Amino acid sequence: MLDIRFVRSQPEEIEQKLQRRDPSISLRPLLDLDARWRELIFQSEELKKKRNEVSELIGRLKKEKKDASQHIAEMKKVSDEIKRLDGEVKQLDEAIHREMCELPNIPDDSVPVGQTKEDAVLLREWGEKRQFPFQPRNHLELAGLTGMLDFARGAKLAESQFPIYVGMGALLEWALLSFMVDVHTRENGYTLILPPYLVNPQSMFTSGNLPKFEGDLYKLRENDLYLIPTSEVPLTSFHRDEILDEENLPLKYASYTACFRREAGTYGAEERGLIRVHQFNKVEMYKVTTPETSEEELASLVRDAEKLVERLGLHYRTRLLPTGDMALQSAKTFDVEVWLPAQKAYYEVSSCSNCKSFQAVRGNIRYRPKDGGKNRYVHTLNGSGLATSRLLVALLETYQQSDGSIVVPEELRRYLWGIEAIKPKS
RNA sequence: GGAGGAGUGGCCGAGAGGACUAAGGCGGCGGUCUUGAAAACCGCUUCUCGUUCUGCGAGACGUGGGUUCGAAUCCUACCUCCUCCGCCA
Repeated sequence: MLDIRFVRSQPEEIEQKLQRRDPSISLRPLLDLDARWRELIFQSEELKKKRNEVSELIGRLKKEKKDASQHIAEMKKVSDEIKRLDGEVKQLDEAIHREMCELPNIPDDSVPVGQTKEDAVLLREWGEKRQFPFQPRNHLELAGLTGMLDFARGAKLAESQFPIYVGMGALLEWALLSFMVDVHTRENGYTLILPPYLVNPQSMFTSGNLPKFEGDLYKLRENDLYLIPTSEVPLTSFHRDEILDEENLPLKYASYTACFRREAGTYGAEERGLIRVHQFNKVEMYKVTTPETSEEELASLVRDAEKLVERLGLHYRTRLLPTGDMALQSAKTFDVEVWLPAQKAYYEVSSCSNCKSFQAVRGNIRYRPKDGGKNRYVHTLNGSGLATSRLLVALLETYQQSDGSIVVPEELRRYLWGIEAIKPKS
């Protein structure tokens, strides 16, 4: 959420920047509500001042056993008027809050203006598309040969798009997760967090998922709890309503969780299998920084994601997303996209965003500056590191051999008892 | 699920209708002393909002309602935590 005082201070400039994301955005209704709100709050506070003064007088009179009934009658009227004004103020509060919830983050000036994925700007490319001397299979065929994934039973147990990892498939997934957690914690200095998978509405609000995207979330029937679509959600609320010390920033967290997405809407046949599912695994990176350092911390976050893909020997490219393609809470987002040989397309395995103070305002997350100035909002950053389910597709398709076996990348072998290749079932 | 107890500033903690100021401590900041530091001593230090901004005002004591001229304090609903019992990996 934006800071209303900031919006008030330079409305034209902010409106213009928001329109880079969505030309239909107008701040007019919000500004009108805010002007009315300030007018009423001023009136109410003037009356409260009067009430405080006279109430004190009444206390003194009573102590001296003098008559105060006229003052009490007068103050009763004042109190009623205050009640009326405050009721109206509360309604305006709620209306302003609703307007504010609809507004996305202000895009960073370095973000290209555009509404579709086509407007993304290529930042980096690594490795090459693998060429096959045979007809390559897609990951579904490969999973069938090796018995790694069971989609039919997943649909039986839950519903379609809930894959089950079996045998070597489960072990390979597990190896990927272990590898990534190791790198983040031992080499990159992230603190590992294993958070709840269920969170309350306040947590969903803080990250930006509520109120606008409730339809994307799984919600429990009996408790006021939601299943997390990403561990960005619990990590964002980890320091909610806290005041941090600048000396401790930046904070760097990594977490592993399953992620749950209703993904309402239909996708084409090319997104069958593991590419878009209701439950998938993800290791997440998360940073809490000062405003001065968030830009460079984003750059290193992207590198942390990219290096994982490199060590797995997978071809990828990294793109800077355009204004219209970013999540509500993000001011700047880089996507790391891995090459899927069978789909002949790049697919996102990591999305790294600088949310600046958008989530910090919602969650009231601040820090005490070293120099003793006023408390300020932190900046929050998140990035997948990485989404394994989709990464597994890239691994299978890239490392397949003509007989359907899968070569295990060097980095993963120590997590798989030294196995060099996964063979098809005989 | 049952029965009790408790939620107060960055942290601990007092306050139980009116002293216009939420005591006191810890921590933090500044100073005195010191070669330097520690200790000791002396100050300063909750947050949010509005504003015509060196100032003024309003609000906040888990959250929302209510009673009252006036609520941290009384009533009410809810939330969270702790202790014990029950169930359970």
